[in-house]
Amino acid sequence: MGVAIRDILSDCKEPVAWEDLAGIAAVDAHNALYQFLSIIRQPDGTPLMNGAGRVTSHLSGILFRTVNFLEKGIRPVYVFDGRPPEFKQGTIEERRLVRARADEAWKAAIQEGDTEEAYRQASASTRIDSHIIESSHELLDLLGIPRVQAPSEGEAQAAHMVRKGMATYAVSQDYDSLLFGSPVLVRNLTVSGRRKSRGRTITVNPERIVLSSLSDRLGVTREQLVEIGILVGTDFNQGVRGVGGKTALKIVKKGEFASTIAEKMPDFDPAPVREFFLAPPVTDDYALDWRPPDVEGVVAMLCDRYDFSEDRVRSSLSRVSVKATQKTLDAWF
DNA sequence: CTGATTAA
DNA sequence: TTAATCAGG
Repeated sequence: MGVAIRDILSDCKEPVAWEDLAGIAAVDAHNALYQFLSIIRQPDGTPLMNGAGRVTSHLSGILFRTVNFLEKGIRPVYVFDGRPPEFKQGTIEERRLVRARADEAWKAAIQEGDTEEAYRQASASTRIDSHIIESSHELLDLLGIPRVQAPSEGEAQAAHMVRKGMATYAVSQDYDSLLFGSPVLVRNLTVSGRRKSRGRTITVNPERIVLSSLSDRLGVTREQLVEIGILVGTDFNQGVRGVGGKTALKIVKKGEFASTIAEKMPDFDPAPVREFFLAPPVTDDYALDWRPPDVEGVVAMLCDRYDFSEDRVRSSLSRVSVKATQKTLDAWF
């Protein structure tokens, strides 16, 4: 998933306090939904579902995450993917295959009574279908949270919005938005800070990556960062075999990007991928306004159709409504 | 993941 | 106050 440059970014991440995150967060919707769907499951991997068998994990995630964001003065805008570029097709098909295999392995693990393996495989089988997208749209609209339809990659659109000053930072677990030029990326924007890792719960804190300090720290331009990405591999191209972040950084700083590609991957033309990162399709045709949640609408959707507990839904929404009537941060309603 | 409950 | 556990749909 995403560009594998984590190992050269360790010094470029700064822990960030919630107070410093008040602002407009351009959320990579696909990434957020994927996280919700892969993690919000029962121990054997079964996702939350309504009586009719419709998956509801993502709706639970959106609801509670949104309320928390608003309480902390963070105004989220969800940025949805549009049509992927042709050269992503390989990655898309590969992922489809991986998901299908995970789906089989999930069933097998349940047969064998291996719960942990079942959970792992179920997570890996996560797919975002039209029901997931449409129900997410519907819930966000009822919550009064704006969403933007990207012409192509959501991460590219989010980066564009931050560059234009329309959003304060991009939110994703992937680093692609940096290659797309987002001045600021925030990761681990989870409220609880808790995460299961091999059975143990560990705390994960929000971290911020500022593109300009990253450039300073590593001594590379954004263009060179894109070259590094292409060398290690992105969603849009296979990387050079045996080249990870550290090696790619050296190659690019020596100005040997083109020669390395020519030597190691003679059949690959990196120009379209480079161009896609540097000037991706984006749009300015969107409106950002935050409205108070339509409480009855949310209840009608989540409780009547998706079998959520009315008590839980109303009490979480009340936290937003109360906030909205206060005159502190909430001039924006 | 998140909120609620329980244990420490 | 905080850390672990459970259920949610």
